This record gives sequence, structure tokens and C-alpha cells, in this order.
Amino acid sequence: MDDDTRWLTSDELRAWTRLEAVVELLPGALDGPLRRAADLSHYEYLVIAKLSEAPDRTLRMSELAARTNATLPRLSHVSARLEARGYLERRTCTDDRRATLASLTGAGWRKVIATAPEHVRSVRDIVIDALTAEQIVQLDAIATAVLGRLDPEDHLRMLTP
Amino acid sequence: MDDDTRWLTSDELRAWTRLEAVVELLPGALDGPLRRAADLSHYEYLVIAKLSEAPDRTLRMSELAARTNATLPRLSHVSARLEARGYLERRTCTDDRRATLASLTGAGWRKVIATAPEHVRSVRDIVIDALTAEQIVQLDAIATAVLGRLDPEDHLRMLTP
DNA sequence: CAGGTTTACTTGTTGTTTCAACTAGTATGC
DNA sequence: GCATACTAGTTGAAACAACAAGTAAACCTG
Repeated sequence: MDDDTRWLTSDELRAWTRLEAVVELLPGALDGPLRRAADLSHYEYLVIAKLSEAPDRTLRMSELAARTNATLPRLSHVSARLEARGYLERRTCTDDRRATLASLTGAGWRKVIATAPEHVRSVRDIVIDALTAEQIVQLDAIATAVLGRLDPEDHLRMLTP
Repeated sequence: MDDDTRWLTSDELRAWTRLEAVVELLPGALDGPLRRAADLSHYEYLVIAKLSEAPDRTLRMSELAARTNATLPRLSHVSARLEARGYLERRTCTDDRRATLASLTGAGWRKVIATAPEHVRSVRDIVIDALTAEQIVQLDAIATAVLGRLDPEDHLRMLTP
């Protein structure tokens, strides 16, 4: 074992353990209301939300997987479920016939529209309204800095939107 | 659908989506190194780490579940695995024979000691060293505020340590 | 332009987590 | 003091995600 470990100072440790706790609790806190109100997991919502933001409400599977931080197999399974529920359609791309394009159906679009208010309410209750305007700005800077380490190539397209 | 939804301002939205991205990526970024270096999932490490901090390195299963934000069944399964690997022991509590006490074995304690440096390195690389000293303080305040909403009863014992 | 490599995605398989009973022990009410 | 309700934890089946292999199309290279 190495003795040259740079341990955390008490300030750093406190900040870290609390961030860790937030990271641990936040997904569940977001999942619950979404599942109750829309019968959608957080990840399923993420998929149709990302699609809804894309031009023509369409993305390639691999691009959608990158933006939702999922492996292709995972997205493939989830897409099959969403397709069965009528929210999503897949067709092979004509330009590159290896690729598959996923698009939101009309029902999928309406689902996003219907679900967004509930989701925004959760986000507001848990995060936004707990912070001052100044802290919102600080949070953005902090999250951006951490994202620079977590996703240096910006697969999630969060750093340069 | 309700039209009185308080939508997010652009500042709020940007901060939120980036926080969301961090929450999405951080667990995986922590899991990888831990699994490679110690053959432990993040949650398994959390369990033995929390035990290592407890008096007598012992906690009731329900208390340990609360502090690791897990359901009792989940903890029970994970404990069975950790017990099989020799890191953890369980015995029924003499005071309340319904309860089970989990304690770290000597091997479990050594595992925590051996694993901590690697874990601290990850935390430093990803979070701490990406931020200024001022941002660390800001992060603590922000995380504390959010935690107040996520865990008002402080089950995780993060607000008043 | 033929053979091999790479890319894009899907389909089983395996391992966790969750959910729903189930067991055992403790407290409460009549 | 015995029935009832509640608490603590385990266990087994279903759902879910991760990993590995497989298929098919496009690219590359001589």
C-alpha cells in the first residue's frame, strides 16, 4: 500500500461525503414521482426527453446511447419496451444501413409534454428551490468543472450545448 | 395538464442538466477503479466503509441499510456475499433477538484500509482537484441544502455528524 | 474488387436488485 | 396470559442491467 496518498482535508471530506449522499439519493427521488405519475423509469424518461430535444425528434441509437450515458445493449432493450408502448419508432437509416434511427412518435411527444411538468416540479422541490440564485450559478460552475473530469470528450453534450 | 408549472429559467436549467449529468456519471466513474483495484462494487465498499466508521465496527442491519440508503433485502444479499468472502460477520443481537448485528472482521478492516487510498485517489481526481478551495466550501453548502430536501430526517446521518 | 477489419446494433446469458411472502421475536390490549 | 399487531431480517421468484457473442452492413487495402 502506498503511504503517499494525499488524504482529504476535513473541509474536502465533508463536502465530498455530502455530495456522495446527494448522488446516492437523487436518482431515487426523481424516479419515484416519475414512475407514479407517468409509469416511466428515470432512464426511460431521459430517452424520450433527449429525443424530444433533437432535430426532427430523431437520433441514431449510438448517439442516443452516448447522450443518455448508456451502453448500446441497454438502450436497445429499453427502446424495444418504449416501442412496444408506442412512444418510439425505429427504422434503418437509408444513408448508412448499419445505423438505426430512433424517433419519437406523436404519442411519445405527447407523453413528454404531459410528463415534463411533474418532473420539473420534482427538480424544483429538491434542488432549485433549496438554493439561492447565487448558489445556482456556483452549482453550474462546480458541475461544469467536475463534468470536465467525468466526461472530457463531452459525450453527453453538456459542456458545449 | 396544468399550465401553472413554474418552468426553469435558463440559468436554472443549465445548472440542473449539468448536475444531472454529474449524478449520472459519478457512480460509474467511482465503480470502475474500485472494482478493478479491489474487486468490490461501490455499494459493497460503502457497506464496509460505513461499518469501519461505526463504534466497535458494528451496526444493526437496519441502521446499516439506512446509512447506505439501501433496502433491507438488498443489504441482506450483499452482506451474505461479503460474509462469504470473509469481510463481515453477522450475529443476532442479545438485547433484541429480532435484530442482527453486522461487524467487520479483521480481514474486512484490512480490506478497507487497503482500498481507501485508491478510492480517495478517484475522488480527488474527479471532484476535489477539479475545484478551488472556495468551490469546495460552496459545494458543501449546496449539497447540504439539497440534502435537507432529499433526506429531511437525516437517515444517512450526513447533516449532523 | 476480394478479404479482412471496423462499425452499428441485436440477442442470449449471467449476475444484481427489487418485490412479495415468510419466520422469528417483541410489544400491546383486553 | 393469550391473541393480535408490529418490527427485524431472510429467502425465493421476477425484473432489470451488464457483459459477451453474433449478425449484418460499410469501409479499407492491396
